[in-house]
Amino acid sequence: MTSQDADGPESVAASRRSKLTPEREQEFFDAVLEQIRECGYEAVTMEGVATSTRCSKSTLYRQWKTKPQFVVAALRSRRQSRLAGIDTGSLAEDLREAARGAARWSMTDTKLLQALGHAVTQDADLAGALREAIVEPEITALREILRRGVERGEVEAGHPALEYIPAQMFGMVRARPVVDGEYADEAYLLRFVEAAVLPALRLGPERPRPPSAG
Amino acid sequence: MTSQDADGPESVAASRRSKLTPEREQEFFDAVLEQIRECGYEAVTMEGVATSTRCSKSTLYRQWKTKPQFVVAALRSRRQSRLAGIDTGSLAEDLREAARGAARWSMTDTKLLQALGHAVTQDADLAGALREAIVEPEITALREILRRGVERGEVEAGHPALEYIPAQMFGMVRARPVVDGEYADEAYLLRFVEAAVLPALRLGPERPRPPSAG
DNA sequence: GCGTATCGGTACGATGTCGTATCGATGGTG
DNA sequence: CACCATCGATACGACATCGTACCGATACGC
Repeated sequence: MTSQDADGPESVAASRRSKLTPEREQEFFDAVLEQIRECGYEAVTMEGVATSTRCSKSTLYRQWKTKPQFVVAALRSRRQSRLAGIDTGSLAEDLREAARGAARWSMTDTKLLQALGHAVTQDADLAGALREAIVEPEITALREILRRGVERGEVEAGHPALEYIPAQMFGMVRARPVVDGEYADEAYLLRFVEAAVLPALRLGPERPRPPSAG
Repeated sequence: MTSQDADGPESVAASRRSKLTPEREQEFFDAVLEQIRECGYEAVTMEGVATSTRCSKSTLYRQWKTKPQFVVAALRSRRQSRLAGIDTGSLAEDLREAARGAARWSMTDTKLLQALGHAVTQDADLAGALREAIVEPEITALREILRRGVERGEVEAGHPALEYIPAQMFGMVRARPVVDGEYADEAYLLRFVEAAVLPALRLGPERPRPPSAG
């Protein structure tokens, strides 16, 4: 666990102001995000992050001026889409795959969103960083999945349900813990796609019924 | 809204300041919930509530031992269903009415849930109170609406989409602010019901064709 | 009118965190 | 080898909140 830095000479080439390797920096980011998930944004302390990463507060404050800026940096380091790269060639299958992907990150991302949920309403930078970290990537990926489905003619462009599907997936992942007391797992989200999303699009296990009059 | 107070000689019509009347108590509860919505649970201070209600910290601490207990009491005072009493005789119309009701409380309840979202994971009493205040009443009311629809034969019992509808309504209300940056209003939720919920149940504007112009 | 209990106001100690300053140690660079 | 920036550790002041204690004032019951 204690990574003795095996820094290759190639990374030293670029002169860094800091002696911290990118890997070490990521350790700080992982630690603060984990503390946020566990304790909430307000309760996170720089001292706690320093302790858990065996560095000192000085180091954190040297690199990032304040706690909010530190957290923002940590969030930005996590920008990635959990649903990227999904492209099975079938809209229904893409949506099922998206459900699997969303389920995989359900607990982690939901905790983070929950823990930052209010702080975000008070700090615009934080809000932006959180959006870029775990909201927009998923929404964008889902929109892309839908766009391709329309492009392939699987669903009529402008189908009224299309507009709501990203928010539906997102909302179900976040709502389930509140409603049922447990995180949205793969089985739950897959059943949801089958039971609600695909039927609304007239897709899915049932043979699509060609509308007689348009 | 604190524009009811007229400093100076106020009319003694119906308000007594001597002992804590239920109305006075409700003022405290309203104040703390509003502060939670605005500032977050952690940032709420007993001092602030005391100031905004023109009482003293002593009074608050006399009635409720600690801040968490005070907040729990405030939440319990708010137990009510925003969707109670909906019974139009038609499942589709009931769901539309539920959408309207959910929209009406969308901002208020979402702010509260957002602000308490994490505190709830650390305090079981708080979690229970919040559930009873704004989660279970709505979920229960929706289930009841669905149950009656099934009872009337509008939807087949055990229809797979039924299970997800309460969480969907709940989730859409909470997800929209995060996804679109604005609260779920009536138009949004009504379109959602038409576009996603009713079609998944094979209900809605398909059977009765409204006169389409164009 | 008097006693009592609660009211509102405020001062207080305890606690915890932020962010800064200071210190010795280390490792890279000319 | 000498220099110097950064590292980790720690002490520190500033600040805010919790929850308590004490105060005078007021309203109700008798």
